[in-house]
Amino acid sequence: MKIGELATRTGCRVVTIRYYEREGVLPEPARSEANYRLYSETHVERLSFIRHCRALDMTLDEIRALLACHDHPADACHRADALVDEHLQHVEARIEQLQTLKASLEALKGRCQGQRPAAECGILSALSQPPEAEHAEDGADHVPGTHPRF
Amino acid sequence: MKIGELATRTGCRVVTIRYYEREGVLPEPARSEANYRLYSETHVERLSFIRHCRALDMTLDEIRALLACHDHPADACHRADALVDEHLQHVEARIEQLQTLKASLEALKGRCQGQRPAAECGILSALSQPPEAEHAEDGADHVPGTHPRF
DNA sequence: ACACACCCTATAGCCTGTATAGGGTCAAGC
DNA sequence: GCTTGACCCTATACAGGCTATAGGGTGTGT
Repeated sequence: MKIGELATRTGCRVVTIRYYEREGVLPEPARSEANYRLYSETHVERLSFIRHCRALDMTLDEIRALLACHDHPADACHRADALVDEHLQHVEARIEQLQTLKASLEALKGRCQGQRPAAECGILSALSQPPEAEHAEDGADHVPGTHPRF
Repeated sequence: MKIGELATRTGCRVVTIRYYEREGVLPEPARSEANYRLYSETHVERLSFIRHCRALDMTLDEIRALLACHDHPADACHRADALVDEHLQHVEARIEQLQTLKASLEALKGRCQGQRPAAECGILSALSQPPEAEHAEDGADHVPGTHPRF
């Protein structure tokens, strides 16, 4: 099957499939005489695996590690279990962070009296105070911001 | 004061300060004879404002808009209020998404029996199933993934 | 013969910084 | 006067996970 069919069957964009190939998570397929990529059912499975992991917000590095387990079916699967567990901890940590942010934003919201000039706005004056280590360096976890970049 | 002092006083890296200047959120300071940046107290305040907003996970675009309110103190502050409100909604949406992810990951975790070979691992087999629109296109909101990029 | 959908490669952009290379400035100590 | 070291400067590339664009080739139907 050509790349377009793989794309519709997996719900993944054509460009994204080519990106996964460049990144080495999806193996290079055979090529037709006209240099078109030709995929097999194995590729459908593998791409489904990748998309499923991405839907769980794993990074490509985490997915690479899970695929390595998958590709050595004789080995024990501790690594897969540990990876999922670590990822779960990152998600939990991020939820907590966001709940703290949410509380701060709600407090901020309450300070605005609406109709007054900006000079008297409680939001703007509160934001001008130096921050007190709300979001300090965590460094350890891999849970990001609130805005998407794709 | 030179850039290093501004950095320690605001808890912001030197390179980040220069980045904010390039991005136009922090005004260009005066320069010494040796071409060093020389900052005033106004810059300390403005950078504190920016860092405070970033600690609340606002984008530089949102911050630019808030700074515009701040710079026109005679105008009414509806815009600032609305911005904080919109941002709050993004944070709430992201929390909900992450809670769904968390549930999926916990379900996945329960499927692993630990000591068995990867071929029989419930995690790996579950991930090989085609995903069922868990994380479908939202597009509308601006709430991102689970992994940080800085 | 032409349109049109599909395929190819290569490159740049998104965002918020961080890292690196290659250099200048300035005060203290020898 | 010379070196050392802390600080400053600019310009450029990289990170993730794609998306978009430019400029071209292929294959099928009318």
